[in-house]
Parts: sequence; structure tokens; C-alpha cells
Amino acid sequence: MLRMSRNLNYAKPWAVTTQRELILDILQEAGAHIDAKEVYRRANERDPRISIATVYRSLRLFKETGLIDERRLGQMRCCYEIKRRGEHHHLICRGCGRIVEVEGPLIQQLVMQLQRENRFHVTKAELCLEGYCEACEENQR
Amino acid sequence: MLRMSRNLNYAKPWAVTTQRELILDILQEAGAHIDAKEVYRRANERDPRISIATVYRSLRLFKETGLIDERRLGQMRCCYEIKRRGEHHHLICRGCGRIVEVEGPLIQQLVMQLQRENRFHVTKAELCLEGYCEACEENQR
DNA sequence: ATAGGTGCAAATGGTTTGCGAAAAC
DNA sequence: GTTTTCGCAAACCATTTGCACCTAT
Repeated sequence: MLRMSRNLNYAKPWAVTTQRELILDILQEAGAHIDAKEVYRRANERDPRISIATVYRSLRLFKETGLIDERRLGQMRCCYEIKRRGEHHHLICRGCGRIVEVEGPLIQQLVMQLQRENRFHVTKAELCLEGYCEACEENQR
Repeated sequence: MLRMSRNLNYAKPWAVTTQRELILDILQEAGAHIDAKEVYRRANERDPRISIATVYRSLRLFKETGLIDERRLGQMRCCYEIKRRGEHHHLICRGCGRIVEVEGPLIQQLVMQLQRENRFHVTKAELCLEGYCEACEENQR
């Protein structure tokens, strides 16, 4: 188990406890797009004593230290994912709920341009697309 | 006062009651980016008997009939605005909360391209940018 | 011994719902 | 006279917080 404490953006160092490690593992395994409730569900499977409060506290901590990203997909769900290299965005199917990740230089360029045009320093860019995938589009009729 | 009932995407026609009219007026006057709480606050000023439930029910109705758009800005706030011509997106300042609207052909193009590449029929595209405006960027130090 | 982390239960805040009364058709 | 809408209060759900206990320095 990791023993050291870390210091990123966060003011104070923090300990990697067994609970936090478990939650990190779950986020790692999930890869992407997992919400708090599901994190709790899976954590609870492996450690029935863990509390939902701990899950929320950990997610907040990880978010603040920059370990994970928080995103909003679809209607209202709030999802978390381990931070990765390379911006990517999401396309969510209203039919089957499938989530497709998209990336590419155009998004970056677009953000850069908007930044310049509006004299803004952009710290977070989120493009969220909803629609229907090929299969669901056909089923619609 | 409008008296007719309307029929857009929504299955059943619905009446334009005084409450709904009031809420529509408020949305109209606000122009954009107003959340449920603020709609209620203003509605309550003019008609102290109106209930928050009516506000939520009306917002949902308007959204479903396509009269207004629901968007998520910044952290978690859910905002509403009368539907307008021309896509536009939002840039929100984490410092002062100011919201800048941006538009332009590049966003459209980007969405079109992603649509093609992923064989998706996109029904809703939302680009949400967070950052710091010029003034707040300087104040930061 | 002290600071930080956890579990529990209660609090919070935003949104929705059940229901009887009122209004619209 | 039916159907829809409203106001109210209660319910709901996700998230946060206060607090006593626990754990690792």
C-alpha cells in the first residue's frame, strides 16, 4: 500500500488510507464515467463497513488534488474519472445510454480560439453531446 | 392574455394560465441564464401566492414542449432560457460569475464532424467553458 | 498527545409528488 | 361535468456536515 502523502494543488498532504485506496482502485478499474452511487456500491461489496460519506469525501479530495475529473453527462448525472492525458469529450446516446468518447485537435483549436477572442483564461472545457446512435436511431421508427 | 393552447412536441395541449404566463414573462425578461430559484423569487414578488412546485412544473412543461432550453453552467447550477435562433454556448468566469455567450460557425462544424465520424444523430450539443475573465485573472495575484 | 480520517445519523438543498381545492375547458 | 392546474406539505434523492470514536504519527 502506498504510504507517502502527496502534495499537488491541495494545501495539505493527505494519507492514502485503505478506504481511499479502495476507491481509487475502483475508479481505476472503471476507467471512466462512474458516478458516486456506483462507486459506493462497488466499494461496499469489498468493504461493507465503508460509508457513503467517505466515498463523497474521497471523491472531493481526489477532485481537488486533480487526480480525477468530475463531469456531467446526460441529464443530470455527475460522473468521475481518473484524469488522463489528452482532452476528450462525451457523446451520450439517449436511447441506450452508451457513451462514446471523442477527441481530436479541432476541439482544442476551438477552445483556444474562444479563449483568445474573449480574453478569457479557460481552465475547464466540457463538450457534451446528446443524441442517438445508429442502432437507436433506427429503432426509433 | 394568450388564450389558446399549444401543441408542439408535447402530447397534450396545455392551457396558458396566469401562472404560466407570469413565468414565461420572467424568462422572457431575463433573456437567459436564470435558474429555478431565481424564477421563483421573481414570480413570488409579483404573485406571492405562487408555489415553487408550479415553477418547477412549468419549467418542465416548457422544456418538454421545446419553448425553453435547460443548460448546466458552472458547477452544478441548472439554468433555463427561452429558445432562440442560433446555437450559442457559455463561458463562465469562476471569479465573478459573469457569463459570456459565444457562438460561431466553428462549433457547428465541429459538431457536424463528430456526428459524421461517430455515426450519431446529435440532438443537443453543449459546450461549457470555465475559467477566469481578464479582470479576475489579474486579481488572482 | 495531536492531527487527520472514518462511520453514523442528522441536516441540507434542490426537485418531485400526492392530494384536495380551484380554475379552465 | 370532466379534465387540468394549483398550492401546500410531505417525500425524495444526492450530497454535506457534526460529532464521537478510531488510527497513525
